[in-house]
Amino acid sequence: MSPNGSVHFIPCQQRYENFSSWPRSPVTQFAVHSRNGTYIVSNNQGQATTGGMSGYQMSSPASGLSQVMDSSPDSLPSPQLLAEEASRKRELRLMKNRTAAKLYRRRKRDYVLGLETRITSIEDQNQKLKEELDNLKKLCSLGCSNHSSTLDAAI
DNA sequence: CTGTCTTTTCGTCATGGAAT
DNA sequence: ATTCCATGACGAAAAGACAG
Repeated sequence: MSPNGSVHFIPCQQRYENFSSWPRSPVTQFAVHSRNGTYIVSNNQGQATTGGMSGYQMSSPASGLSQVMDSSPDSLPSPQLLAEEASRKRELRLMKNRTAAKLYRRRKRDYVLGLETRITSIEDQNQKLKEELDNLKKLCSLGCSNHSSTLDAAI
């Protein structure tokens, strides 16, 4: 969605080729604001516009209506039939979108959870490396002092 | 316990881009 | 051109936290 026309989106399918990198859109930013830090909301979009028909809702002479027409080839479909068809299509669309939204949210949750796990793991690894570095520094300083005393004796 | 405020969850709408 | 899908935005309801 880009009401101002300035937002560049990654194609949907491309986004799922490698879900470990979701979201790929460069303009997408999220804010964590739950107690356990797992809920996110987008903050990169403008307000949703109101009014008008969405493309999703757009009626088409080629799909549902044609089915209704097919059922009575000799006459125009009755208003009741048209209404039933529209209602059926709406229910189907709502159901599909409901499912899509659930799926999308699950993916988003999993993605954030995965990131959090990765952060924990990297922090852990970082801590271990720091400790290892400290030990090596100690070892080195010991070795260096031994080495210098040997040199002193030789001189 | 109850009222109030905050956070989370869910369904729906609007929209852009891809597919047909 | 139309349909389909993914996704951000929004509002309502549910759930949780907390002071009095």
